[in-house]
Amino acid sequence: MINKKSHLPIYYQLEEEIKKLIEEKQLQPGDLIPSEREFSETHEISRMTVRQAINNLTSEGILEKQRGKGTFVAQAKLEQSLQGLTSFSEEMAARGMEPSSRMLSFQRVKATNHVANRLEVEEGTEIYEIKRIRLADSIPMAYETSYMPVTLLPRLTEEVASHSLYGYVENEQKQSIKKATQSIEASSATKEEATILEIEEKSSVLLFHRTGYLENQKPFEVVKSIYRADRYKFFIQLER
Amino acid sequence: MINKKSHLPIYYQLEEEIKKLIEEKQLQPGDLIPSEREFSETHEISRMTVRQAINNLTSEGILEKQRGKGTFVAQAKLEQSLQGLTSFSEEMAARGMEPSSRMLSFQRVKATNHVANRLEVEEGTEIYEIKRIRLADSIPMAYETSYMPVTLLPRLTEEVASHSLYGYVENEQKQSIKKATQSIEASSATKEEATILEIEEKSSVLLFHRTGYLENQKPFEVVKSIYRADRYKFFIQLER
DNA sequence: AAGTGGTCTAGACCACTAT
DNA sequence: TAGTGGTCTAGACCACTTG
Repeated sequence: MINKKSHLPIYYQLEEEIKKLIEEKQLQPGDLIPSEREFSETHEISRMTVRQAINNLTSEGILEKQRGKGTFVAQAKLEQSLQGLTSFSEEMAARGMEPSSRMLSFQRVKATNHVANRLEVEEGTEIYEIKRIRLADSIPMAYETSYMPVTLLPRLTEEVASHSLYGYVENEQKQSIKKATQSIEASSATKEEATILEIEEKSSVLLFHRTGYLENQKPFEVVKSIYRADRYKFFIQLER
Repeated sequence: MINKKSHLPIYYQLEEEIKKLIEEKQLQPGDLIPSEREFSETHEISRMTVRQAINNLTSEGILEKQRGKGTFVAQAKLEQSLQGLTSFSEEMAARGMEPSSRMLSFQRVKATNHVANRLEVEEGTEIYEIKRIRLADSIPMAYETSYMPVTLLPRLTEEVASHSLYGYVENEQKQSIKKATQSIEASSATKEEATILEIEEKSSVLLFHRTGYLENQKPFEVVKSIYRADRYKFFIQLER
């Protein structure tokens, strides 16, 4: 299994091996994994190297150690995957619902002062404006308006936008989407929003404002989302 | 500096020493710290032990390593501290407001099924129930109800609770507060909540449910907070 | 070429858990 | 008592950065 001549560190190869065993269900959550000394002997590597692999997986929350007892496969936590920056589709799928989208409008407009500031472009710059309804199990969940600079994605079409927008951006820009800042507030639905979301006017809604950034720290999208409060809660893990 | 006979691990003593140097400004953000081999020689400890100390501080974001160059004191990031699990007082102070608190009630009650589940205790177990108004610049911002097991803090008094509750918990339990899960939803104020928060009934509010955990993964508090939507927005940094 | 962090070894003793 | 993870040592070679 371990290739000592590989340019990949041994501890890394062992990490991958253990993760594979878990993915293939040969190791299940709660299972006791082989001891450090056992790995050391069977793989003919030093115990300190085994420890480095196991410590890394522990800090990733994949394994859990118990003094005197052994090392166990941690319980898979749904919430853990929801921790970070996920798309609507990913999030709803993780909650066991079928995500879909309905495009309301797709057009090029001139950036208002507000959006221009957030996208770090000049006011009046041409940007895409995309309005969508997000559905889960065919029920309206959120009303989303996105803005993106045309210069970043000159060949974006409505067709592409209705499919995997994030994947398209990452391909076009050869950069991955790594960070976003988001504000969350409570509000009540306007008449337009209520109609679209099929709720009563003035119903409670969660209002999100997100700015997404590429690896080079340049903003690529500004999104405003309105979620139905009766069907949606936001979960977050906090640490310090 | 290092006491090899101490029951405290050497790497831990070294961590404390380095942190102290930073606190005392003998090491400033951006400064190059002594190399691993230098620490190893001056403290007469193994380089692997030095590495353990430095790696821990690196994963805490206190130090930053650069291959071939050395290890540096990281820039202090305000956002970093706000990213995670902060107390109301810390958060408001960071926003430039003066935090304060008004105790509404402090009593021992029996855990309902709902709270017992979250605190992982038996239904009917005795718990503290603490109701407070949280103010910023003397304006009501949030209405907070906390529950904590009595067994965890047998000597908790109203006096203590009105001061630094988190600090008290950390002292009593000899464990730090590391994690919390939180849900965020939109709601509208009940009559009671509206009165307390000095807003109109049915006004939009942000509703938080938080469960806080100690290092040993045991829950120590369950909190329900109602924030005025007109004065409070929640900010979060997302990464993937 | 010298210095740095990254990886790795082959031992050792300790504290803790289980039987 | 045997087995586990926690800590520690005194070396070694590597890849990388800088003078």
